Amino acid sequence: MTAVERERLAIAADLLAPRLLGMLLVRRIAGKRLAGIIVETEAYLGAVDRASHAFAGRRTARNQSMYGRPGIAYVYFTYGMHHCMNVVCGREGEASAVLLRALEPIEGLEVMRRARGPGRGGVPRADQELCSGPGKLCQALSIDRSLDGADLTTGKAGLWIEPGRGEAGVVGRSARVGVDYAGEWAATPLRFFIEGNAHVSGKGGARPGRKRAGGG
DNA sequence: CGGCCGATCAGCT
DNA sequence: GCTGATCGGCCGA
Repeated sequence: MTAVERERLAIAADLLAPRLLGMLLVRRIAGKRLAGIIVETEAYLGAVDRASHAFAGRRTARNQSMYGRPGIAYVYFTYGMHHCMNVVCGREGEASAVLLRALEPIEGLEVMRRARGPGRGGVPRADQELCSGPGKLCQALSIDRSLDGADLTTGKAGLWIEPGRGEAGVVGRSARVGVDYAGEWAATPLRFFIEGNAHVSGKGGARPGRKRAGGG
């Protein structure tokens, strides 16, 4: 990642979130390269944002990396079993971040499949079941708390972001997921995704034969 | 120190 | 669509 790109991470989360769409999240494990196109993100706006872990300036051992330099990762553990990854952005100390919610996997799919484990009946998982959710993509890329605070601009920890290759597609926008408790912030449209992309979360695409809302 | 709950997922109905 | 899994973090006492 170049110095210019690094500088661009110092922008507000609601500007960075759509800009990350189409870019690549890359992981190197044991010499192997795993990568996916970022197709879904959510912006979290720091102290003012009731849905943010940094709401009202909350700062604990768990979320301290949110207050670090733009361009580092904030990885947290939730629901007793899942990890989620954010890109810290804005000015240092602002505690803004962008949650990566889904990827379209393009490199290292076999490694991802192994990390995700077998699907129902031991059947290998479909491509769109690998990274179509914030917990899933962390499992597929073996991202856990050991990568909390990792510098994504140097990639030294084996995790970084690269420019995309070509058009990202039409960007859709909606309220964020799973933040119903956040008052008016719950309805604020801070979720961004690539319209029509099969790897966006919550499509039920991993369940063939299942009815789903008509897409457009 | 106890209790509650979550930026989720998968499996069943 | 609904719910159990599963446990660390956080808050209140």
